[in-house]
Amino acid sequence: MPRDGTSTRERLLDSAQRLVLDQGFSATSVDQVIEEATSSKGAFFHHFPTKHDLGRALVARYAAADIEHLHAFMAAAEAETDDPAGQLITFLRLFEDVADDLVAEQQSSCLYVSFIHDRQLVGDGGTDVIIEAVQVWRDVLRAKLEAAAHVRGLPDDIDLADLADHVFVTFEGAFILGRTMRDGRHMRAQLRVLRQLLQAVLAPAEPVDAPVHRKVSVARAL
Amino acid sequence: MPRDGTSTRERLLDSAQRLVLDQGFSATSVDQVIEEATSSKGAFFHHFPTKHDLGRALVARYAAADIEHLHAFMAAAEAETDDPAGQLITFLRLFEDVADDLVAEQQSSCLYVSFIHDRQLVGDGGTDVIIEAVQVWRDVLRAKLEAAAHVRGLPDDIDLADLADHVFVTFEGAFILGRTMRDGRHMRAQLRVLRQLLQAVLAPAEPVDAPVHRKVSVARAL
DNA sequence: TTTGTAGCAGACCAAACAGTCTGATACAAC
DNA sequence: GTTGTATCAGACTGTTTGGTCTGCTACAAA
Repeated sequence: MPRDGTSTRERLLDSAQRLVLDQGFSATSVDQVIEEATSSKGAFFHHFPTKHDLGRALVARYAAADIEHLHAFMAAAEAETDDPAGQLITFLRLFEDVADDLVAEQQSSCLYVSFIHDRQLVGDGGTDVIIEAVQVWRDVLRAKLEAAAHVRGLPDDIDLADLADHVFVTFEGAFILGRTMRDGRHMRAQLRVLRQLLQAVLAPAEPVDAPVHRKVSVARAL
Repeated sequence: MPRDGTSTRERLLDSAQRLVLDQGFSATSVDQVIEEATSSKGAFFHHFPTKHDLGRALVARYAAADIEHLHAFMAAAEAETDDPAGQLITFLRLFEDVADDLVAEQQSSCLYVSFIHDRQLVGDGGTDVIIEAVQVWRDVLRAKLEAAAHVRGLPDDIDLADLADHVFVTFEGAFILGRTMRDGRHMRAQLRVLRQLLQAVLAPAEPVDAPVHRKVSVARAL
């Protein structure tokens, strides 16, 4: 076995990810990637037969990290309490805590979006990994929501799968809002809003017979 | 004045919009646009000095229509009832009603996203129109939320600007989800979830002292 | 009828692009 | 040491790209 090339490969992937998040996939040339990684044409096309393959490797790595992140945070939340509703809230709060870093790391972008909007990858199975990732998010959150609904009750016309999807939707939308307004704080703010809304349906306070501001701090403690 | 060229210009814009929504801006070549519009190089560069200018014209037209849509629906909602909370719910319901058409029309994509993720336009003032549009959405909805909160009360730790932004966030996130899963029904579903969550904070039902499914149909009627 | 100009057609061009090819080099097995 | 191969370097290539240029045509004002 000759010298190990995995470090070069990783460097190329890192540079590519930075550039793609910033510019988009089509707008990023392999020459750019090579320069950013201080590599060469030979190295690039040794590790990735085509630019297309680079894209697939990128999403694969990204999705794997994403799912791992999801499971790690859910496990951490489950370690905190036995109440599924409380776990959900904690789960979201954990993401709030890392929101700023997450956004800074990724230039307020999500690779999923970059690839979903680029014909160079979509349509030929290049986005299947993303579909699977979204489905994992939905399944994990839906199971938790069902458990929470069973314990606490929930408005019965709310579709739990859709509510689960709304978490993913909030993430993606917040990325876009933050990038548009060039303000990384939106991710944290939107996750907070989502948590507060969820708290409202999961642990509603006393009936509002007077237009007085209610506090959700009770619900928050749950 | 020679023959009128506005129809050619519109045809070019229409074709470009279709292609950009589908493929992305960088991935769309001017030759493709020309072919789709059955036009010519001469015509194209007569109306748009550069590809860059086409992009700016696209977002400008798109954002104008978007804002008009917003105001029209809000006006319709205001014609229904005097209650600001009710107006908000009606507003969202109106969008639910056209969600399927909206998605079909735009291939489950939003031009904003296409341009926010493409270096060919971002950073040189090309995205300012989008920023303004988002701000209009925020202002309109925030004003309505404040009025609603004044009448009905709202958890006082919920930031109303962020909650207003969450509507935009839901739209964008739902576009991405729908496009990812290639299922146009997600837009409608996510708007529904958003409405139900808003109803929960705006008009909470009786306290949940038993894990019984509550109905929000009362709140829905408001 | 002349003339000016917006509108358009398409050949053409330089640059950028993804991808190829020929070699060189490091290292592992024998 | 020889040999084999994964790893890489960089010159090169055919194609596509955004953009230019020349010229034609329709129409309106004079």
